[in-house]
Amino acid sequence: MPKMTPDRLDHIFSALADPTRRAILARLALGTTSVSELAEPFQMSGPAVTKHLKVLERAGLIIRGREAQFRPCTLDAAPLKEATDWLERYRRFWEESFDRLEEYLQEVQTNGEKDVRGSSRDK
Amino acid sequence: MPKMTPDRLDHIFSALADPTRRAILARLALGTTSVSELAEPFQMSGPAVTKHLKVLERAGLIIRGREAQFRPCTLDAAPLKEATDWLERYRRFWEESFDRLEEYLQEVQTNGEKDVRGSSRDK
DNA sequence: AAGTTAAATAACCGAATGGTTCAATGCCAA
DNA sequence: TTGGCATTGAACCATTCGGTTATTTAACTT
Repeated sequence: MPKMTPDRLDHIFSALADPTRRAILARLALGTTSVSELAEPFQMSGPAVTKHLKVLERAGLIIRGREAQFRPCTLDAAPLKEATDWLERYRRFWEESFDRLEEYLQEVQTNGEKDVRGSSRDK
Repeated sequence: MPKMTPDRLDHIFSALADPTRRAILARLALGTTSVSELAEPFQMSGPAVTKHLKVLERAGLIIRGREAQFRPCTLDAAPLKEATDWLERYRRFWEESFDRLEEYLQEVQTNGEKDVRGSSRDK
């Protein structure tokens, strides 16, 4: 019931789980820029963008600077390498997945449905 | 202003953002198994595991079957390919990151008076 | 000194998460 | 048929998330 120490991957993956944040990263791939320029494509208040930036910062995906009244954001893609490194361990599964899954689904479809939720009546 | 249609990547990345679910995937990499065997390593109630499985299912990462009173889970790693495909677009950034980031941090720490507005375009 | 602009904070809100317990369902076995 | 096991469902709870508006801080501009 206490919370476990959040893994770095938790922060990285959950930062990537939001389309706004992925779009921000895409913009930052074009170069360092200010918060208001980052906010511009979204119809969203400034503070909302600030919060997204905090999430990205917590994940280590951006580095913030200070220049006059601006707080420029710079992409730091290093954590994305951690994410891919984790995903790499599963590569063989999606490469083999045709065989394995087809085999499994074949077996299941002979006597079952793909339905899972909903009230399951006896058959 | 309400919620935008959730991207597939949203579901995939947020499924991966939890250590319990990553552990479940790791176990499933060893082969199809039942819910209670999946639950065994965790100090967590059954329904909690069921909820995690629903999240994984929503992300398309597992396929559920029926076998007597068991509901076996099988890994489907295909969505992980989508995730890596997305991440691949940033590979060059973490490969170059030494140069770019060092350069940036150097620049910021020595003299913080470079213009950041419209860094990649003329204003 | 006053005003403008960039951004962050604070306080708030509704919805989603991650967990719980207790009850129901489906399936097998004695 | 009765009982037990595997699993899900329902209701509940605390926390987090993603957004809002209003206020505040900081730096430039006039």
